[in-house]
Parts: sequence; C-alpha cells; structure tokens
Amino acid sequence: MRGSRNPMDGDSIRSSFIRFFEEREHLHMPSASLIPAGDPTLLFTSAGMVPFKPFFMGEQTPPRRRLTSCQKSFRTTDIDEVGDHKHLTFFEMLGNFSIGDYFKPDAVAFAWDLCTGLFGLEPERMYVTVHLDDDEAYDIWHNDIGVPPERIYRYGNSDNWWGPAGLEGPTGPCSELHYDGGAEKGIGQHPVTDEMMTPDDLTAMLRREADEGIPAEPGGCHPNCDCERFVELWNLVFMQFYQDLDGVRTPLPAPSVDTGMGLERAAAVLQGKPNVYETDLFRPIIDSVCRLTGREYGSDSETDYAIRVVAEHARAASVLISDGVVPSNSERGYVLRRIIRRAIRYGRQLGLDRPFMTDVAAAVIDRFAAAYPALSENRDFIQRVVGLEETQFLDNIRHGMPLLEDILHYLKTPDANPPALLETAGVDADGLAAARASESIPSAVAFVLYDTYGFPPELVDEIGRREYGLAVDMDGFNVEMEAKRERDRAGHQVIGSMEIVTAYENLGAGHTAFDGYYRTSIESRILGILRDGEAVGQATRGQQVEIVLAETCFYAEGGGQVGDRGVIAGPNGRVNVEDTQSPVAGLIVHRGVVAEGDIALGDAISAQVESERRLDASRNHSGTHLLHAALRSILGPHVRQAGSLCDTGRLRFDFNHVGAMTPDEQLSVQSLANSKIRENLAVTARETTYTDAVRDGALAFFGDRYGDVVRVVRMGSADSDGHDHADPFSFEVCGGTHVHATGQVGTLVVLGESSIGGGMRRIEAVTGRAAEELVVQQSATLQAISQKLQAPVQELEARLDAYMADTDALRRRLAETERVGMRAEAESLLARVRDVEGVKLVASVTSASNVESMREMGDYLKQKLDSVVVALGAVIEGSPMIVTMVTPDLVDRGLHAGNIARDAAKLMGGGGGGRPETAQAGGRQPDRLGAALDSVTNLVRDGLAT
RNA sequence: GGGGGCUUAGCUCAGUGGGAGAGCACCUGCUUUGCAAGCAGGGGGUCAGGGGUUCGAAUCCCCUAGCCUCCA
Repeated sequence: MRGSRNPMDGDSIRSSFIRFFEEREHLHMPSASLIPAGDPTLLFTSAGMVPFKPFFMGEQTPPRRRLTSCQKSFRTTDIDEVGDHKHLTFFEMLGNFSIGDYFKPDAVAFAWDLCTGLFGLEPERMYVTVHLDDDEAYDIWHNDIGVPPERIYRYGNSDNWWGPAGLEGPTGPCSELHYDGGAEKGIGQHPVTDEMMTPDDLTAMLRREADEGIPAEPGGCHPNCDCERFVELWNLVFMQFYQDLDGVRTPLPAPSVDTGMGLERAAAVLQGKPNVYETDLFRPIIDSVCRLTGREYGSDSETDYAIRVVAEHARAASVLISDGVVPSNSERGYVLRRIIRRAIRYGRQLGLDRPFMTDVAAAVIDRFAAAYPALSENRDFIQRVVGLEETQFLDNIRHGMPLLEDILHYLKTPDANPPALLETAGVDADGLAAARASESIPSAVAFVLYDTYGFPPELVDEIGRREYGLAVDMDGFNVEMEAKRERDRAGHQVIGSMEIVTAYENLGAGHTAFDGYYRTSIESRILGILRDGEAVGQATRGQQVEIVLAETCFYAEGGGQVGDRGVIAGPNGRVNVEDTQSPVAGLIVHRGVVAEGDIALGDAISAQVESERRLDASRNHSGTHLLHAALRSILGPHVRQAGSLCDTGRLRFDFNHVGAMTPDEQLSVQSLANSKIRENLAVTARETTYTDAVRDGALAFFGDRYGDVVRVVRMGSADSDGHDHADPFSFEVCGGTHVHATGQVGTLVVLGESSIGGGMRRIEAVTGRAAEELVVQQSATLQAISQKLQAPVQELEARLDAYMADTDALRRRLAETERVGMRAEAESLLARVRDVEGVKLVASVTSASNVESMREMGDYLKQKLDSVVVALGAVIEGSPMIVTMVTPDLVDRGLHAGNIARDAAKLMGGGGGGRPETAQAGGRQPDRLGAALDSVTNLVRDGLAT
C-alpha cells in the first residue's frame, strides 16, 4: 500500500477527496451546520446528503448538478455504544453527489479510481457489495472495472437498499466498498469457520431468506460480517425510483447518486490503524485526556474505553456548541447535555473529580480549528458552555449525595430514621428487607435519584460499593427505565385538522400574489368568500367573512409579525379587515366584517391597509433584526432566533443563550441597536435561492420551511445604488415587512429579559411610537411622584429613603409603645390570678391587637408566676382569638394547652390546638369570647381530674 | 410534547396545621494583629404568585410562573 510509507493525515484525506471531485467538475459545497436549516423534522444533520435533500426532492435547483462536500454529521442512535472501537456520535462524511447527472458507471469508476489511485489502496483488498437484484451495478464492477467475481457480494434490502427518507421520496439500491484489513483480524469470530464464504453461497442463502423467509445464517466470513476483518469504507446510493405513499416505485426520469465515506474510517484504513481512535484525528484529544488523568492509552481495556468516551464526546460537544447548540432539557440541547455528562461520568471513572472538560475541549479546538474556523472563533464560548454544564452537573451530584448517603446509611443501620426518599421511590417493607438481604440498593431508589435529580445510576453503584458494599440492581433499573419510556410515549398524541385546509382548497383560489412590501393600497378582484368555513357567492352587511383576493397588499401573519388590518372597498359595499392570515401556503385570507352594503365574487375592489399600524409592526420587525444582530455581537454567535413576535405595541425575541443576561449586557445590546438606528442604515430586500442566501451568510430561522425562492433582508450593506457590500450589520432570511432605513425605527427600549425554559431566553422591547409613549408615561409617573413627595425628580431617591427611614422608626416606636402597654396590662393581670384546685390560672380578655402581643403577655406571666395556666383572649380584626399556655410542671400533671384552647373555642364557634405548652384558637362569635374564657376554669379542673 | 422534583434571609439550606429558623455572608462593639480567627450584639423575610380548605396554612388541595431533572 502506497499510503503506508507516507500515510495521509486526516486533513489531507479531506482536502484531496474534495480536490479529486473538483477536478471532475463537482462544485465544492461547504459543510452545513449540524443544525439542519429549514427541516424541522430533523434533529441533526446526520449525513452528507441532508443539506441537499431539497435538490434531490426536486424542490430546489442545485447550483450545479455535480456536488461534493465534507459534511459535519451527528447521530444520536448509538450514544450509549460510544466508547467501543466503532461507534461515533460526531463524524465527518465525505461525499460526491449527482443530481440527475451521471449515474452508476461514473459513480463506480470515481470511487474505484479514488480508492486505488489517489488513496493507493491495493485492489486485492477491495471488496464490493451490490443489491441482490442490481445486475447493472454488478456488471459495471465486474466488466468495466474488472473486479473478480469472488470479491463481489450481493446483499438484500437491509444492507444494500436506501430510502425513501420518510413516507415517500427517492429510493434505490446501494453499492458499498469494503476494505479487507486481513484475515487474521477475524480469527475466531465466526460461527463455523474463519474462511470466506463464496459470493454464490451467500447470495443463495440471502435469496432463500428474501423469498421463503428462511433466516440466513452465514457460517463463515463475508464483507458485512460482524467480525473486525472488514471496514465499510464507502456507500454509493443509486436513487433510481420514486416511491409513493402506497409503496409503489416508478423509475425516476433522471436518476441521482448520493455517496458517503466516513472520514474517520478512511483515516484508519489509510493510516493502517486498527480503529478511528488511533488516527491523527483523535490522537491529540486522547493524549490530552491521558495528560489530565495521568493514565496511558492502551494499558487496559476499561481505561481505554473511558478515555475514548471522554475524547469522542468532548469532540462532538465542542462542534455542536460551535454550531449554536446550548445544553438544555429538550431536543438538541438535551442531546448535548447527555454527551457532556456521559463524558464527565467516564472522566470520574478515570479519577478526575475536578472540572476537566474545558481542557479536553481546548485540545479538540486546537486539532480542528484549521478545518472548522467556527471552533476557534467560538473558543471562549465553547469552553464557557462546557464549563458551566460541568459545574451544573457537579451541583446535581452534590445535591443528590446526601439523599443517597441517607439511604445507604439506613440500609446498613435499620434503627436510623427512614429517609423520605424511600417512600417517594415506593419501596415498602418487603422491598427493604429484600434489599438488605441481597446487599443491594433497590433499583427504584437509583431510578428516582436519576429521574428526579439527574444522579447517574453508575455513580450510585460506585459509591454504594465503595463505601457500603452495596450494589445497584442494574437490571431492575433498566426495567424501570423502560416502563418510564412506555408511560411517556403514551402521553404523545398528534391532532390534525384537515377539514379547515380542504375548505380553503375547495375555494379553488389557489395562490394569492402578495405585493405589499412597498405599498399599502392596491386594486384587485374578489376570488373567494368564505362564511363559517363555507364558500359563498356573496355576503351582506354585518356578516363575518373571509375574503381571498387575486392580489393583495395585506401582510398575512407570519415570521412573528401580526397580520394587517384595513379596508376592502367594492362597488356595492365595504369590508373592515380585522386580521390577515395564511392558513394554507401561498393563500392569503382577509378576515373581517362587511361594514356596509354587500360584496360578491368577482367584485373589483380597492384594498387599503391601515398604514400606521403596519408601520408600527414594521418598526418592531426591523427592531427584532437589530436586536438579533446586537445580541449576536454582544453575547456571541451562538445566539439563534427561537421565535419572535412583532406586534404593533411591542416586540418579543426568543433565543438560545446560557444563563441570564446581565443588566450590563442588556444595556450594551440596547445601546448597540440604537447606535445602528441613528446610523440610519439602509434596509434592502431581495429574492434569492435558499442555498445562496445561507452560503452568503444570511441567518435563517430554524423551524421555518422556506420555499425555493426566499427573501433576504439586509441592514447596512447597500449603498445608494443598491449594491450589496460585505459585512452587513444584519442579514436574515425573512418574509416580513420592514422600514426602509433603520432610522425609522426611532428608538429601541429594552423592557426586560426573562427565561422561557432551559437554555432559552426572551427579550422584550418597544420601538417607535410605543417607545415614545413609554418615555412619556414614565416621566409622567415620575412627575406625579415628585408632586406627592414634594421634591424635584433628582432628589426623589433621597427623599424616598428618608421617608422609609421615618416609617421604619415610627413602626418601631409604635411596637415599643404597644409592648409597654401590654406589659402594663400583663402586670395588672397578675392581680387577677385565680386558684383552681391549687393551680394558678389567669384567664382574661385583653386589649391586644394581635396574637403576638398576647403571647408576649403570656410569656411575662409565666415568667412571673413560675407555675401557671394562662388563657388570654382578644377580638382581632373581628374574630375572637385565644392564646393558652401551660408551664411544664402542669403539663406533667395532665394539662394540655392545645386541648384547653380547642375546647374553649368550641363555645365561640371555632376550634384550635397546638402544643402542650402553647396553643391558640379562634372562633366566629366575638360576643362569646368572655364565655369561652370563663369555661377555662372548668377545663383546667377536668384536665387535672383525668 | 410528557413524567418527577424544587421555589423559605444576600448565599447554602432545615422546618412535623398552632411563636419563621441554622450556618455562612453583612453591620456594630470587644478581643486579637496570620492561615475558614474568636466573643458579644444587631440588621435583613410578599415562606415564588394567585385561589381554596381551616378558628388558624411556609406546611394540605387547585391554578399559574420560574428553575432542576428524566424521557421523546
């Protein structure tokens, strides 16, 4: 092998692959973000063809029919497998694509030339697979390329058929290239023999499986075998059919090719390494983990496994963060959180009990900065996010630790108090006994710790074993976990309302042309009228209608911007439009009431948007773009729009961010936005293709589905002739209406910033008229306060402080006076001590204004009299209240303050209770307070008797 | 989107239907000039918000919000 003398490093494999295809007229497309743009159904970009899906689906025109790329990819399916030699979450996928251009012969030839020529792999080590029925591909490999039959294998649908992705779409057979690492790698890993099966034998076996359902059980080795001999290097997908919803396949007029080669695997093969972790793509990261832990890679399998987990997850996490993912409790952010935490867990296993992920992330950034500049651009942010997540996880563990310690302690020493968590986990006495008998920690406990506190079961096990000799029942844990999955799945339900959509479709109006970006009035014709969801020919005064026009200048609610209001005037009547919506893509519906006369299908009308209101919304919409750009500039490029509202009054902007914004950051954002407003930047819009827009650097809001043609809005990049310059302040894909220059926004005032869930923040602001109104209102409030406090605005704060200090002093003095009064009253009560069978009793109505005072009087009496029963009453805010006290010596003689209070209160229509020494009671009949207190004498007598 | 948990002093958190607490931090004084100093005193609370049950709710019930966590 030529590569073995001077093996290619990962970077040159990447670049030479791209160059190879560029030389063959392919256009090099830069890697798209790991966050798929415009495809809300997909969590991550998981393969090279994902960004090109609209091209393959025929929804968009590709910039060229031959494309090549090295695509960052992320797959969540085998996170828990990562750590072995094979699985990765993040990987780079090299690929060449033909969109209706060349097909099998060229694709095969390219792949062969690249492997055996550019990569210098020995042809004898290359094995080829094709689909059972794909004789075309077989013949090309055999006749044109010259691969001998003994190295061409056929496989069925599970191995060599692709697609469709989803319910319908392009689909077709695949052909794969496998690299033979040598027979010795597979020794002892086969059911019967380590010898290769012949292609004919395997084909016959797979045919029987496909036709007769007899499971294929290969006894020997073959390219798709589970042993470690073969590496699947390259997958060529031949999209030659279109499969519809019923599963019927029709040949595509222009078949396409999609191929994918994992960069990491290619590097392992070309560098002669046993697995991807030994390649130069991983080695620097592995080395950094070793430096941190003081361990050596290759010393023992358990250590190696942990090192690989840390390295892989740190790499994946860094790239995810550089693409704008931030840890959170759901979706992408949750996947990121999981891999960071999994890495920390394995780091712990390597003896790292202090934060270390930022250091590993640094190694990742250093290694990949050249290929992915976004990594070094976001270096600080990546490290900060990883560091924060690490501290948060350590916090969780710190919180869970005492809970776990209590349980472990209780399992070992049964006479301790049972921890509450046991009950939460639903562990009964039997379960407890079983756990103690088997020296194990009940799986329900581990589950609750994990489910509620994020405390990993592996850690419970580790601590349990080390400190108490107790292990976690992992099987039981997995059962609990599976049960939870079932429960959560049951909670899922999707409701769709198709009837509404069809009502609009039945209108037959199809598509409404929108011409409202630069005008607010238009002449058009009524194409459809809906009343209560039914198409009608006309409508009369007072009726609620929905109107479809041939062409409109009314903006339909979308992109966070509210729909327009206005008037549609026809020859015989007028409609007040209250809202404009787009219930079906491309169709604009005006909702409102016929205000005068009547309207009918076909009427020629003039439509007029309420322009002041439209302008308010436009100001807010432009305001969100300014905010978005300012936020990215101040907080970092990870800021990504998650939703927005551009109403007429205020605007709202939701975005990803770690933690709350500081007041300083809020001010900086506001100040930057306002300086751009004062610069009066030109706001220009033009139409382009989605791909071009994104390639030029326009921000696109994930979650929106963009069509073939999109509109991009720039602020601050066009000169007076309308030519675009580099580096606009703001550049977004957006269909909303905007002001013509930022100065029209007026002023932007940030109202506040708040959380809307993990990793998501919301900022609210006002612009233009609303901002002015806010200032007017606030200064009016200030003036009013200033009048009331009799002080100029500048001195308000000092004046208020003085008032508060005064109030404070007065309150204290009042309390003190009251206390003195109460003391005096208490003293007078000393003269009214009665004797009930040798027990001193004070029972009296007082003038106390709160229960507190009565307690203080009681305390005083207890202190003075040593041994006494006190029952004090007062009417507080209309309700009779009683406080009772019994000194400890009398409690010993059977008296109970709580019982006395309760029984006495019955006489005034209430109840009460408390502790033996102190209690209180209340009632509903103030006039019975005296009687209640009188009854205490008898209650004491009864209490002493029993 | 669904499940579980939490929200009490500036911070970390106890709190069992009947007097809102501890440690740290803060302030004052004393003591001492050294490693988390010590002693004494003090200030600081919408017990997340709202509703309900009750004579009485931080505590029980319901709703809302925020945060943590697991799952999708």
